[in-house]
Amino acid sequence: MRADAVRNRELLLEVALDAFTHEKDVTLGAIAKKAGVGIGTLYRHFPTREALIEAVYRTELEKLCDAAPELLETLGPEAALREWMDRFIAYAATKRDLKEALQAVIALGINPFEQSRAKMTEAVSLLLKPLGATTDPMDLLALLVGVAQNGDQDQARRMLDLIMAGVLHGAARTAR
Amino acid sequence: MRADAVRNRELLLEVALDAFTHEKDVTLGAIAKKAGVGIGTLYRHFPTREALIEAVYRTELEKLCDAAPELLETLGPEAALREWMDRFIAYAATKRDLKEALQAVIALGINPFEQSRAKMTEAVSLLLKPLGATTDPMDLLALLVGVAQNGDQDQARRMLDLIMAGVLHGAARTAR
DNA sequence: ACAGTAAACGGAGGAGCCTCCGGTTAGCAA
DNA sequence: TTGCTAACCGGAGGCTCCTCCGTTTACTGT
Repeated sequence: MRADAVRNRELLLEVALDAFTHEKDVTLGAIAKKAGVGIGTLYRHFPTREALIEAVYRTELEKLCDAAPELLETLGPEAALREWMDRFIAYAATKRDLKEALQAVIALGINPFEQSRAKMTEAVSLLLKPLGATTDPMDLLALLVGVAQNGDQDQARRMLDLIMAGVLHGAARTAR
Repeated sequence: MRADAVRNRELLLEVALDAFTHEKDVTLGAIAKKAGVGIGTLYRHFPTREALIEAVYRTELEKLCDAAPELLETLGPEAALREWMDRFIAYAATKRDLKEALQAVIALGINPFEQSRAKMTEAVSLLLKPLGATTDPMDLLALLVGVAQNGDQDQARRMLDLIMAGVLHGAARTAR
């Protein structure tokens, strides 16, 4: 990749993170303008709006995933899963755009997002294993995205209560 | 309301139902054209895309809700809830547009959709009561919308398994 | 140093959602 | 029937997302 292309790519990510965090209803044109590149350049680096958002948040999303093993050690299996889910929802809640992008990452099997999806399923898988849960990681992830998209913080907490119960009870049933 | 307005409204609904059912990626302009009215008229009757979709499906959605008491009688509490959720998902699955509109109906408290939302919470409430479940109907509904939006039929079935377990286990816990 | 080329650049433009506003018409009262 | 008014009608136009393509420029081999 050419040096100027790398420069522009990083500049775009920087500007986009700032814009997505501090403003709302950000247009891609505005981001391109603020980065001093044409709209076409933005679209070559990031083919869709979701792709840009995904790239912007990939780092933080991976941080979340990487925290899973530590949670497991310090909190124990059940609390670790719950804490991880809480963090997932809390993080998604801070960025409206992220919610929609997550749908693309999880639900649709869009190829460029494969990396993020793999990271997340891995983390969930790790958290589910010590519980003996039979839940498919992808299923749980899809549910979490649904929770993040629909309802406020309080509602989300109650929905997570329900999901936790479902995970544990499902596990208990198969353990019989 | 004037007679011609009523005529146009019904014509639009008719055309829209046909279009949403048989085609994909329907534009509102196309619907207006097929109904022989201007795009402005369509938007006066239905302020947003979601509003039109909601109006189109309101009837069938209400049918689903009205079926709840009968399910309860013939299947018993647990199977009735499960069957109702299955039907909800199955119906949502047939219409991609519906999924997005449901989000507006459920998650956002958009006023014109109040009617549909009330009907649905009522139905869910009725189904939850005999189970002694403490789940908030709105929470369950929000989860169902999430399930409908994310994942295919098989995945949805598994997610409903988990949710059922959660509802029943949550109930069991509070019953202790 | 320099020429060739592959890749990046940037903006014009197409499509869709939604708004706005001047023109038109249904319904009502006399 | 006729005149008034409130409500409806319809499409031009703005905004945004995304695509396409002619132009420019950074790297490579000699």
